[in-house]
Amino acid sequence: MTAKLAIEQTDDARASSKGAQDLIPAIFQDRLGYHLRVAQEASFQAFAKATGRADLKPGWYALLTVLTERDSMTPSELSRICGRDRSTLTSSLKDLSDRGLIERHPNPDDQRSYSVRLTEEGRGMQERLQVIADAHDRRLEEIAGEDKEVFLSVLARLTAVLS
Amino acid sequence: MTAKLAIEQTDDARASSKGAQDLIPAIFQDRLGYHLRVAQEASFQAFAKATGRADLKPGWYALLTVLTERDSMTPSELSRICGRDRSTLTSSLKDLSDRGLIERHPNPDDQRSYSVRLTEEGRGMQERLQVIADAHDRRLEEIAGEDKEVFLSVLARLTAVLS
DNA sequence: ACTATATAATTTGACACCAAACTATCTTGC
DNA sequence: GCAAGATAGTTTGGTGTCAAATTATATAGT
Repeated sequence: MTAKLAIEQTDDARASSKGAQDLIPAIFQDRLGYHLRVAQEASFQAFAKATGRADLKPGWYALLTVLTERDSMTPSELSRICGRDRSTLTSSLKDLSDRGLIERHPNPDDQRSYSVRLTEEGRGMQERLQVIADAHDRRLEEIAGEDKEVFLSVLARLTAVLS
Repeated sequence: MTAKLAIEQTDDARASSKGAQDLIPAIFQDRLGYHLRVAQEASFQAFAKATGRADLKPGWYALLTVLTERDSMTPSELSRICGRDRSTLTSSLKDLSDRGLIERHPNPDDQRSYSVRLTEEGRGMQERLQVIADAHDRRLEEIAGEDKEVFLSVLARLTAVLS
């Protein structure tokens, strides 16, 4: 089982390899941190490429998707749920707003805050992104194969402990 | 062993959780891509914090460490081995050079290129970073527990396939 | 030899992220 | 009621990453 894609790396058996990824340098062979970083980067780039082909931004997906769940929410709530700092949402929300994918409504009870809501267009866009995200995730699942559950549980533990 | 860090997540047993990480939003519950992103971010932030306390930059570690292996190499080689785009090395190398951690020597056979070499200080700095990286990775391994091998193999497969 | 192509490194522009500082508003406590 | 502190959102500055365009130099082909 486990599909054994090997990654042997006998130090000279990796001369060429085109250019994309020169496989794993021996020094980092068993470094979880290194593999985690590189795998995440590869996954992100693949997803970004897929969304880019449709002229969408990868960062929109999580935001729009969360917004489909509750009819309206504040930037702070979004930030907590998406696991991103509040400050990173500012430009994304402006972007989404400029493109008419979300609407911002002032909160009558609190002048500092406002609520964000998907527009019809936003909902449509979310659906388009969902298709891409689904395909991407299916691909990841295929690669993980039967190890998916274990893999997922380790990731969840890492997040919880290192939060 | 395995330390059973659990993180059950019975859907309603995660209401509060202070504020850092609102645990996993239900929508992304079984999304590998989401978990991968968040876990990597958490891991990176933890490492950055550790290096930051010593007034070091996390990005230096991989570079310096690779340089300890071969006495000298070009930026392009470094880039391939580290799995990072050449363009991202420019500023890092300037930084390392400014601090006297590496030396750049013109290549007599090719005026376009140069070779990079660790200085004595650079070697010392690498050792300090190695201590931090070791501790970090040990922490990750503890969290992964007995699932470490499987986890690592999935990461390696992801990188290889999505490269 | 001389042009045409390939390569090394840098620059520029884009995106994702965090953390600390700042502004405006709301809430507390006296 | 009003000053002190908390909170919402934005701004600014820093990190890490990629990709495309640029510049300089090497190599190939004719």
